[in-house]
Amino acid sequence: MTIAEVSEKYDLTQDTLRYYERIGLIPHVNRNKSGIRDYTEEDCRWVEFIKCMRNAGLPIEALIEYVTLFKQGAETIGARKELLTEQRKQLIQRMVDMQKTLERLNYKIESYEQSVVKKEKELKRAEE
Amino acid sequence: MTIAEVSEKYDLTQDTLRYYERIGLIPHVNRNKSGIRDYTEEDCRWVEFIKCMRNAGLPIEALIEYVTLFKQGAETIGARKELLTEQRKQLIQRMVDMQKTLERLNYKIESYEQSVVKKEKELKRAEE
DNA sequence: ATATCACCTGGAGTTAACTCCAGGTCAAGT
DNA sequence: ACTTGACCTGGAGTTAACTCCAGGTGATAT
Repeated sequence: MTIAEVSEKYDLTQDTLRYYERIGLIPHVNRNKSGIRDYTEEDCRWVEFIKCMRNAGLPIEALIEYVTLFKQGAETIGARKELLTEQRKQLIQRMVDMQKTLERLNYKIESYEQSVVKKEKELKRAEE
Repeated sequence: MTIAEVSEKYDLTQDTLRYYERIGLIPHVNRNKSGIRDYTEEDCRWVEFIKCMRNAGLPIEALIEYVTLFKQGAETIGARKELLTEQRKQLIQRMVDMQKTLERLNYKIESYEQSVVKKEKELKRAEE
């Protein structure tokens, strides 16, 4: 797959894809004889995985470490599990915070609805 | 309340509190005769509200607009409601993304657990 | 009286995560 | 042969959201 296709498919710019590779956030992608990237199926799975994790707010640094561990092979399975477990913990914490904020927003929006209705009634009364 | 107390209470640095005020993220806080900030109850409620919204990832820009609208009075109630509704929509979207990622992490961690167990068994076998 | 300390202001510096750019290569169309 | 267009690299620039700093003021402890 060309970089243009991967860019399209996962909605990441070519610059971002190159950047992710540069910093080791996805493993090195092979080039063809003229030096152009040719993404394999596995490369694509990495891109998709990283995109998903980034969307949820996992920091790049943690993901780079994960990829680095992955490249080191089966010895690092324990470390990888720990890393993901820690990130999951933080993710859950963020979700809890967001849930609280969501409830608060719901309440505030409802209150505003009341105000708007009240204001409309006032206007109606004024018209009569 | 002094800035030190507010800083302590809401776990925001004094620099952050001053910064928030500077950019209009919280309304202007009154100073005493010697020029030092003296936070009222209402100031504190703003700080707490902003902290909660920021924790959930609402962008500062949107919150500044909200505060600006608030300062303009009751005319802007409709606009404020719209703003919060839009932010709520985006918040929900982020939560959905995070939920997907969480499930994926759960699955991945479970798989790693299998691997670790398998590895331990291998080691045990090797010992025998 | 003076030293200390918390606070003030305006402005510069930092960090994470991209995003853009200049200058160069290569294959394909004309 | 020449132009065009997609892609390459290494490095510089940008944005959001702080964070730090220098130089200054006023209240308090010695």
